[in-house]
Amino acid sequence: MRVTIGDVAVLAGVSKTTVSRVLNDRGEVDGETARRVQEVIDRLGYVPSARAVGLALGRTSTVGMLVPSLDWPWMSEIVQGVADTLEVQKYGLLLYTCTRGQVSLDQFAASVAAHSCDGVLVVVPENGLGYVTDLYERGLPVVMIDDRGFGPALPTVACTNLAGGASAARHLLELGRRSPIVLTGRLEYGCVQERLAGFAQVYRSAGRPLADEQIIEGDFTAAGGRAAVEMAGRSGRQFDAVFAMNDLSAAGVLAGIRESGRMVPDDVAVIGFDDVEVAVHTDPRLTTVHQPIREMGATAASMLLAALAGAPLPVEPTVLETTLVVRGSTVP
Amino acid sequence: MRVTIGDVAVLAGVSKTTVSRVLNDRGEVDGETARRVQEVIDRLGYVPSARAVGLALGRTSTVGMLVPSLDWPWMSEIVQGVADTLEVQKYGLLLYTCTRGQVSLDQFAASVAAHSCDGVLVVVPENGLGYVTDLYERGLPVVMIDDRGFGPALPTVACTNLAGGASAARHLLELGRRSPIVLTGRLEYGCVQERLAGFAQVYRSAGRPLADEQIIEGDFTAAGGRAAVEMAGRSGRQFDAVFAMNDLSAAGVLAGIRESGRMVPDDVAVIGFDDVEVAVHTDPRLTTVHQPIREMGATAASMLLAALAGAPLPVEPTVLETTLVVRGSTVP
DNA sequence: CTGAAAGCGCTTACAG
DNA sequence: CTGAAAGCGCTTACAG
Repeated sequence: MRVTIGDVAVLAGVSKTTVSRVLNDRGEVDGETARRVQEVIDRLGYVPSARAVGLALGRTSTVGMLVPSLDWPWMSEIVQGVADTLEVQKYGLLLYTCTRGQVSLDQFAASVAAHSCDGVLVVVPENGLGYVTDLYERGLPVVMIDDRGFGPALPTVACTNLAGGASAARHLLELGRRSPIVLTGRLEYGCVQERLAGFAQVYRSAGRPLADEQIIEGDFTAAGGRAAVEMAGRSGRQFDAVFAMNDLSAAGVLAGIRESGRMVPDDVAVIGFDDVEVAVHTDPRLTTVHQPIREMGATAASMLLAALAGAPLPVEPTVLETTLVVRGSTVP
Repeated sequence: MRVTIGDVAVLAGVSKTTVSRVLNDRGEVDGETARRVQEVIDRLGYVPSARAVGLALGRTSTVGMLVPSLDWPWMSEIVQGVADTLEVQKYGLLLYTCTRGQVSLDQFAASVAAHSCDGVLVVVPENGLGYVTDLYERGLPVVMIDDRGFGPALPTVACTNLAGGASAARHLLELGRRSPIVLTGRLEYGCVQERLAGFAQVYRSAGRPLADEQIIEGDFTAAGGRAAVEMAGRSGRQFDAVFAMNDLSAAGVLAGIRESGRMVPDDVAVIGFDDVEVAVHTDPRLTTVHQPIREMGATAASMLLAALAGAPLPVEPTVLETTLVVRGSTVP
């Protein structure tokens, strides 16, 4: 049988109130009494039931998190950043994934409605924005990670996507690459729009505005990257560089170029985005725009925890810096 | 203010008992009454508090999970498999990571002691075995994933590591590779010992028993893989194949061989283990022993859920099949 | 400094 | 078919 506060009270010869006091060291307890109680607690290995404490206090000391899927290394790293921060603050992490689309979302919603957590961290899944915004407007503390361009209605942690795109462009221009192809992710995403805007602007300023045919909408997968290169090849368009908006698709681009018999970086320079581990396993290794992914997760968690502690959530997005990391796919 | 079962009861003009009955559709409620209550529930958007239900019922409908770190793609995939299964069964996933070693473990232990979950799924971290075994022996439902060779004291889900190692050896022998090097993970791990045993046995049977110098203890990292190749090169040992016990270190091996100026697979054939995504992004793509990683997670979750439903946990490990996947790193 | 009692929001015998 | 009451395991005014 589970040992309860009542058992401790009886063995220590005090009331449950007193036990509770030493548990939460409220002071105001006689030193000797406290010692006796503590001794019983230790002897019994008593630990208060989280459920009961939660019910009495009206909180769970747990944070809910929703991510589309852990299959993307970017996501895992975000989650790891969150987990590290929550652990330090002694909060639990209730993780929900969205591999079954709406069904998954409903599951998450049910959990939130049942007050299984005090606040929520979200990497918004397809069609999930309305629901999440709704939660926030009803007063639940919410922090969104990497706004997907769905607007600033929620407290958000993001990175400098625009500057990142621009840095990729500048690097290519410095290398004398005049005819790049840009392989995006889905154009609805805010991060994609920003990266594209930053990249395009630099080329425009350099007197080489991007033509529509230089922009290919991708899907962030390696297969998509390979397919894009093939397509570009068949179209007969000349290109001396590819800016792929994540590392996975950049890896696909590398493979596609290799298959076409051209050389990286001599014939074609390739830049990715994210700087996840795959970037150092390709051949050549990938020049890429580094995102401080783990810090983004950690920052979001800190913001949420601060909100749970009473601080107001910032209205302005918190934006972390991206940095260009140069490797063999652009410079031999 | 949060709406409670009491609010529903009042508005519907019935007792909380009755509301509870329709909530858990216990039948035995008058049709008309039930309809009226349900109508109020819907109108108020009432959802029972998970905490309160948990307290009353003595369970949390939550599963705790401990993994060393999400930085390893293998781990993320396990977690995804777990998450998918729990979601279907409407269980929550309380995820704990172990990036701070003992401190993290203590945190997890505290959570378990506070009965924050009904059972536990574990990929045992460094020095975590004793604690986990203890939990199991005290009666907490525990399922271990990928026993690290620490013994069969716990219900476990694993894969055919021995057969996997053997299949790698057979493949290399068929290719005529007589002098392989084996790059292991840490030798304490059960999976490493098994893969090694399977591999060594096949070479022994073929009349080419492995010498000690053909076995290099690695650490499952890419850097370790590259370093091992360098070391082997300096030692002057001739080798025509490398069996690396995970894909990450195999990727490092590939890089190391390339740097040494030799060709894969012509000069050296390389085989990995796991079949995580990096295996298709290397050049050449990696021949590897595929583990059904996600299924391992899903299976472990199912076992635990069955245990929570009253079924006894199997004493014998549940072992899933590995399969050799042949790609360019062994066959051009 | 200490304790009896009410309350957190549910469920479940028990009685009718 | 329905409800009053006790109980799950805590915390916290309130009173002493």
